[in-house]
Amino acid sequence: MISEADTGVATSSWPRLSEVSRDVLLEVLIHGPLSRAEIAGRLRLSRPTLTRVAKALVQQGLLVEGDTRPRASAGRPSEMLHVRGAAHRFLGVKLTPQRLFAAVTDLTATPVATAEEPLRSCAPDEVVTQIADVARRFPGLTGIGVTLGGVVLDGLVAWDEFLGWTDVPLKAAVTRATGVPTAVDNDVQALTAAQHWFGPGAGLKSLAVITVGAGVGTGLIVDGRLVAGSHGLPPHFSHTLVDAKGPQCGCGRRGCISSYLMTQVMLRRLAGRPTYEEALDWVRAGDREAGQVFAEAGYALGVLIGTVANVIDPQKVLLTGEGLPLYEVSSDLVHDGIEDTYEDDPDLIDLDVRPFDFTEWARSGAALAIKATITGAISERPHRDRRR
Amino acid sequence: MISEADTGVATSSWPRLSEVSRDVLLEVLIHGPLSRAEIAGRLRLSRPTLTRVAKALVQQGLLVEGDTRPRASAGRPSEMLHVRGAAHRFLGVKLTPQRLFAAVTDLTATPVATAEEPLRSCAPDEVVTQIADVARRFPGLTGIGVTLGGVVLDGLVAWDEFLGWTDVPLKAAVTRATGVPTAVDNDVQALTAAQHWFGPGAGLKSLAVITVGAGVGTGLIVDGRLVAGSHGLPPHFSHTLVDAKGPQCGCGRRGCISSYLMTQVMLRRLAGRPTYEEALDWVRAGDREAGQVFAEAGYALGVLIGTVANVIDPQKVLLTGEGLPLYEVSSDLVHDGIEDTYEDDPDLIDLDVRPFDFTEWARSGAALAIKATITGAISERPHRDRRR
DNA sequence: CCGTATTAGTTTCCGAGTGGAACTTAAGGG
DNA sequence: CCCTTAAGTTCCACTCGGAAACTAATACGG
Repeated sequence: MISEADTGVATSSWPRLSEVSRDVLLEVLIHGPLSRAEIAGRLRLSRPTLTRVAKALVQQGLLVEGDTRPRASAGRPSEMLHVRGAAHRFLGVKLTPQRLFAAVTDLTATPVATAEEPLRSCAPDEVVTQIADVARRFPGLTGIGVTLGGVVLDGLVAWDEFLGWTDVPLKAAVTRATGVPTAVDNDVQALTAAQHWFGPGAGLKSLAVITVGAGVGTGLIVDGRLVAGSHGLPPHFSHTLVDAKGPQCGCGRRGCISSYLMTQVMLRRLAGRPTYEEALDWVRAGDREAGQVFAEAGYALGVLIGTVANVIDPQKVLLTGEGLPLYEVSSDLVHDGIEDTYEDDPDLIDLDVRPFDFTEWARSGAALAIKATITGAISERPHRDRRR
Repeated sequence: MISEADTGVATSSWPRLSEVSRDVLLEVLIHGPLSRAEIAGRLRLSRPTLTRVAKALVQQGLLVEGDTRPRASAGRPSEMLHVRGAAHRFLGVKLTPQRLFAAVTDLTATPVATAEEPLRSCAPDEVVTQIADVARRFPGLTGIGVTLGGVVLDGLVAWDEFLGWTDVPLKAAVTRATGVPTAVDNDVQALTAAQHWFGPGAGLKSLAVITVGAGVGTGLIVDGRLVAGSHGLPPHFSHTLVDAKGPQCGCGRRGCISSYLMTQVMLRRLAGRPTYEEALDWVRAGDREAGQVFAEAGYALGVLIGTVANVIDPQKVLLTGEGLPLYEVSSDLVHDGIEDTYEDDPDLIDLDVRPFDFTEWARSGAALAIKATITGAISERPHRDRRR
């Protein structure tokens, strides 16, 4: 169901940007309105360069000059540059075996419409058709980003356990079916990148994102870049051991982080088979059994946070997902877990807890499209890569 | 004691290199002799650019033209470019509370001399003096790299448990005392970087280095860059749990990876308090008790390897250190540990086992100096950093 | 033995892009 | 009002890197 009509704007295709233009656009996207002088300082560019680049970006419709910000002391006031979000529209799609979630955003990843519908079929061809049907309802798209829970390598879905896919060239198929450049990636990876560009982790050099939902997911930003394994895998922390005598996990092991945190396993341990919401109510009402299960889950989450922090010592640990009521009811035990695991002062961990709605998953698909569009990854143009 | 006399060469200071020059030099350093055309292809530069850059680097004495390599089919043969290692000398120093290990290498990190002596004192000033004394024995040094087991941030030793240091500005002190540009870093970090530039991990995009010695150390290369935490910490994997009923670790916990692998803890568990070599002999002779301890250590090592691989899915896992006889006697259990931990096909892990001598630690100090010299980090010149 | 194909390396030239210096603009303050 | 301050712009010289065209060194086939 479409929650808001498409406001119908901007059909111009994405302009070709120089590398510096991309950097400048990105800086404003991530850090909000900035003056030319500020951008020049941050990017270590000369002011003349910024004059030139900003002029080009304004002409291309990507930036607009906003208010002038009066200075505290003397001097000419800054002219703030804003991203002209309305210039482009992006569609994000999150696929689950049951449902398809969609979000249309502008260039700043601000949603302008969301949609949700049952997945008509899990067959790749029909899914592509369904995505194309959704895309058709939003004309003038600049890019599409599709995410799913599987292993994605260069737009190829190598493997998706949930959808039952193997080697599905989804990127090519959706691009063909819609005529819109499309990017595809693992959902947790896309969410991590989205939080790093458009969320509370914006612009950080290092960031760990932990999502708690039906399962647990982890994503890492190191050196300002998303960590993607050499086989396309997102980082797996969730089968680290907490207690070998713990509950049995889907993976066959016992007592790993995942076994404490997977919703299904948690509910299975409770008599009466409640729903997640019911179980939460029990905990809040002081039910001992449910409290124990949630306490253990909280502790396991703390161990996860501590383990992640041990490994990459990030500037921030971002805790997100639909399952964050867990943190609300068990935050003490989360911190116990961190304390028992992290090898330095737990106060060094900047833990940011941001519960979110499920549509955030779809939004991060749009963010993926935006990122791919800006970096040029979506058009697969070969690029000279400098290393250091 | 100096094992080889300094051959006395090359006193020219390090030339100022353009970014492209650095890239080209690095390419030849890491991948060995290459033709201009090959380098141009790898770095996506035009051949004219390579002509220019190579000419400059030859003039600066950093590259030399070697043999021509006849082509398989038709065409003019390639003229191979080699790094002129003799052009520069670097000193690497590894500090332990008891001893100082030194190695002098050429530009290719090939040792030309090694030295080892007791540390006269742990007092920072005296250590600096001792390093300067060592450096004086090798005139014409281009750079010095000092490594130690502590937390190092920007040349400042924030904390070293073993030496008992807090906030020692070692880089500045050694630079002043010797007059030679100096870099300082954590030993495991330097070793990891050294293996990534001059070892079996040369040039890989992602690499995990695990060192087994008195303790366990881990270093990561992701996206071709060394992972350094936001507080200067190297990655800590070693307190991941293996079995909560395991031996007690120095950190106060029980059954973490480190507790199984620390030499002291292993030996403490054996009756008769043998040395490490004696214990190894017992294992080889079939002693059940010692066999059990080494088997558990091997298993823990496997868990560590699996955990690391889960997290960053590297192209290669490099196993090094003085403690690798452990792998020799317990490789089956190492692989059991991997199998029980790694969530994908264990054959995907490219495990490279390279036992090494303790002087490798000093060599990696020299490699640190080389790296710092080439990247310009050693002179702290501000540098425009491009992000993506 | 000699042209021809093939590939490596060089030279010439040009355009893109960048920053320094100087200038203009828009404020605040005596 | 004029001076100071700092943002933004214009001008210009310089650097760098690639396209095109050229030379060099080999294999191969007649």
